[in-house]
Amino acid sequence: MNIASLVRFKKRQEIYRAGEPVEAIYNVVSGVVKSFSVDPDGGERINTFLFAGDLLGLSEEGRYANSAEAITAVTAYRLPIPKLQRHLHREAELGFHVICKLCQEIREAQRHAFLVSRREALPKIVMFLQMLEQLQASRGEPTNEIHLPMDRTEIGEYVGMSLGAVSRAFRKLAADAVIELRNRQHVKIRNRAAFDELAGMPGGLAEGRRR
Amino acid sequence: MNIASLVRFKKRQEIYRAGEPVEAIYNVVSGVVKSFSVDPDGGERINTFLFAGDLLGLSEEGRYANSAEAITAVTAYRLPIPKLQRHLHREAELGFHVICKLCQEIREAQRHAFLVSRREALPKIVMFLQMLEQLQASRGEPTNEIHLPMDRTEIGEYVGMSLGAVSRAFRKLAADAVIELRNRQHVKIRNRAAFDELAGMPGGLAEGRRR
DNA sequence: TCGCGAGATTGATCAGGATCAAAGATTGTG
DNA sequence: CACAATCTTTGATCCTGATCAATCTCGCGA
Repeated sequence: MNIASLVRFKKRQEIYRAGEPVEAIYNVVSGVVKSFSVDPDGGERINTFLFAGDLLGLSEEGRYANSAEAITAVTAYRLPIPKLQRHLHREAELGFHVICKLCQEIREAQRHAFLVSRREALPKIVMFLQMLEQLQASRGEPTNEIHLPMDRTEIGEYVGMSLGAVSRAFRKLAADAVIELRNRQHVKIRNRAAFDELAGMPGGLAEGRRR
Repeated sequence: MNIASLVRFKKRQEIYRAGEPVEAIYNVVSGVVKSFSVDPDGGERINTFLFAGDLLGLSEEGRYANSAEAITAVTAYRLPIPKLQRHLHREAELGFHVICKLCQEIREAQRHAFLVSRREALPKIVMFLQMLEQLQASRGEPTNEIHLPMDRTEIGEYVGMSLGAVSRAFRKLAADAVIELRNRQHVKIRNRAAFDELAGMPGGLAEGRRR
């Protein structure tokens, strides 16, 4: 990524908008980005949160499929498409690397689809927290506390619940001493067994079990 | 894809199982495949249906992330990983092609996540039918009738509804003359306007609309 | 053609969120 | 330091699908 330029985005700054022609892709260096779509009625659906090391902006259509906005202050490498293509032709390694990243993204999207398909609030939130925890771990950050850079509304837009339900779920988990809400952005797991248990499938969508 | 071998799978035959080491990837030539995960309780969640032209089996981990099973009789090109790698190094074009396919898959997975996040049954089913219709069109098949190669249970496992709700939704759509159920596998759209309208967001998840 | 069996339909009940509205915290600012 | 703007929490009601179980039906093989 030597020919990429380092760019900065302020908190809440738009990075690109769905439908615009793809001029460059970004490789997040620090901060958090959300990638989302806007429904006809104005509601947002967050497709993914992107952290350090994640790629964003790739599209086969020549136009961005989603919009992207910085949730925190963000620094990223900006890599214009023509340069990317030139490099793809020169170094097969790069192509391989991109393919790996994309496979990860697919897995991530599938996990997200599962998360969102859950009907009950607690499993959803717990699974969401597990996801954040794993990402944190994979970035080598401390794991004793989970950091939530996004607000409750955005969590709702990601997990597919109303703002109210998100709040209630967090409070319930705290009330049951499964987690501790140190403040809006920091959660600690108090009872790991109960926590992991909740991520299982006590109730939920399970009728279909034939064949 | 000249060095790939053509393989056949019978209806309901397993193609690979999650966790197995990745030996080869497949490029579907004909038929339909489902890619799914099995929950601890035995329930299946279908991540995607694969049709002619789709790639399956790519994984960055060296192990299949999902299981795959033929829904109909299937023919596919089987491409062992070592050969794939050799070719990736020789032809940058191939890498580019794979990247495009993966981007499509990501988009598909995101659409799926959205579909699954819908609470109401009718929008879900309508969106599912739209998806099938588009795929059919993109394969150049006739579009006047939508073909459902999978059974109701599998539709439920894909859209995230119970078998019963899937059935009810189809019957309701038929009762309202939005669609016609020619038989279990063939649906015709009777009222396109109402159909597309239903895919919109009349109710559903929308509370979060601030900032 | 008849009967079998997987797949599909349907009904009644129940649980869990969405919604809407109103008040309570927090954070940052002047 | 107090205020303002956000962000969050909480309550009451309604709506929708999950569940479970019983029945129906179409397609297929004998």
